[in-house]
Amino acid sequence: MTAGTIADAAPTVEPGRSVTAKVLAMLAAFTAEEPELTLSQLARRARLSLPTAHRRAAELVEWGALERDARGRYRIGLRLWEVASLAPRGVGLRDAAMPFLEDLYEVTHENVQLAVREGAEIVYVERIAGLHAVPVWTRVGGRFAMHATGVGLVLLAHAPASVQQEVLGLPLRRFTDRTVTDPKALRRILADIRRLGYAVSDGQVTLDALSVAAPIFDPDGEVVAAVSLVVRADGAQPAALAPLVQTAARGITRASRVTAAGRPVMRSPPRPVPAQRPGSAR
Amino acid sequence: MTAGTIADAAPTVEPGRSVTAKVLAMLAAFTAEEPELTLSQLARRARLSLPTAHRRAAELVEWGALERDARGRYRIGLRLWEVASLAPRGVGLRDAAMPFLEDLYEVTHENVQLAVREGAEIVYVERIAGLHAVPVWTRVGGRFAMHATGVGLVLLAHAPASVQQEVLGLPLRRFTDRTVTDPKALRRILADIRRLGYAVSDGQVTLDALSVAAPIFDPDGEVVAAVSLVVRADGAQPAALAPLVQTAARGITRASRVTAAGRPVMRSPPRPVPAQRPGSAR
DNA sequence: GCAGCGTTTTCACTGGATGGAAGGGTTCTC
DNA sequence: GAGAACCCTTCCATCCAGTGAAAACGCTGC
Repeated sequence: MTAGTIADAAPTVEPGRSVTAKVLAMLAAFTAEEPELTLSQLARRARLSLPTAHRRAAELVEWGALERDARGRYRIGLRLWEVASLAPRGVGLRDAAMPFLEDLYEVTHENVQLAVREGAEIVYVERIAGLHAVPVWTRVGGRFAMHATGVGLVLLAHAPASVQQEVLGLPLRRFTDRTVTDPKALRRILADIRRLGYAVSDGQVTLDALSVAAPIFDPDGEVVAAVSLVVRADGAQPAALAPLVQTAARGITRASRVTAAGRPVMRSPPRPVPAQRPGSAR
Repeated sequence: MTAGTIADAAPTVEPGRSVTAKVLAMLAAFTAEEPELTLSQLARRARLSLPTAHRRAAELVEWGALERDARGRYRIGLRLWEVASLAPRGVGLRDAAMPFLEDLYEVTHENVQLAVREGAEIVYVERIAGLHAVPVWTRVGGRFAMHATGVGLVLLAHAPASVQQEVLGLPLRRFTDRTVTDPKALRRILADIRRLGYAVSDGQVTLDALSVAAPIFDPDGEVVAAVSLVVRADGAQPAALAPLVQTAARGITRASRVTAAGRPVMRSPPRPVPAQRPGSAR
């Protein structure tokens, strides 16, 4: 198959990729920076030929996984968002946590964040950002490194050994001159976090921000998520904030225990329509 | 599995369905009531043979669109949730609206809801439910009929004529004896909503709840979403609440105008890792 | 009018996707 | 603790859905 040299001039398409993989690659082509793409962009990013991208995109649009705007550009569709809302680690967790996050926000008017671990990074599941609170770089659905933030440190401290090795093995990115990048020092910090039950990240992402985070457990006692409060660094008293955050974390642990065990999260709403999708009609 | 009757006998598989459609059918198999499924359930609901479901599911798990829990059951994965977070009508809208929803909640401590139209139904994009507020049946990512709720009425009032005809053409479900089910009457109500700039649904879904909703516009002046405040029906003064909701709606309109036009929603976060997914490695 | 894009359709070919069957595992029931 | 009832996984020959090149089409700006 390989004509001529290695990886010769854009061999159009690598064969052997399944249709499923191609479709998923198309979805992965969208980013927060460019949430709308033309067909050509989509094809290039997913490494597909134009006709193929065109056909798959048409199917995705028909189902609702993608939408087209007035200019014909593609974007992620609401239907996909609906389905994704069923992700237990996403919205499920979020719903259980929300009242507690609200409380935390209302009491402090600072940034409140909820995150889970995905591989060797964290993903923000929810955040409440006060307009007057210290600015943070997070976005719901966004990823971040584990070694610098409060939630990241909590999740790293309770991650499987293999994940810890992976993170500590690679060079740790320095965001500010307070970022801990020495694996030895970081291991000590992680031990402290396990011992104390909360983490503090002081100026490790931006110098003006300090975050205090605490772990959320699942019914088996595994750490599945973390909450944090991000405040202005000067004058902040981590030890005073910790109980607040820990209490919220305990509350969320308790709440998600219920939702996870007892099936019905709420009375099932009256189905307005037999939920028959146009596509599934006979 | 009712053996014997019609429909059973599982005619194995209807051919001609594309791989993409099958994969999407698998995603659509998950519901809020059953967010975790065994492979067999998945195969049945998506009308696929077991081996096929098994193979597709394996690919979806590898990519992160699905996850498997300890018992081997499948559920929607966080990676899909991440991608879906890029849906402009989902999280994009939500992020722009959140501060205003927060304000609305903090002032009233009642239920705050944000919804968009999808076909002939509404989809809730965000909701803030006070623990002490009147109970409501909504769920983020959940659907509902348009003709009874505040947000539904606003979105229906500003929907294309074809959608209005579709909704008004079918029998309108009665949730309570205050639900308006007469097309004529509903048309008059929709006209009032367009004239006044807000909608009131008084006891039309549950007798104890009243909601006041207002429209959110896109830069072209189209109504793309609606906000509502749901309060206890007895003693509520819709006319007094309307300005509050309308102000929030105006604020969201203004905020989403900015995010839609000016590309950068926020300073792009420092990319912790080149965002290289395991699957895309060389 | 022309050039430069991006989109859509057509067509013959081919290899990934397919389901039946069979093997192996786990969790209930009696 | 034997049996039943599911559920999951792998194998293999068949075949049709998916494929890219090429060309037609549509739009926008100059």
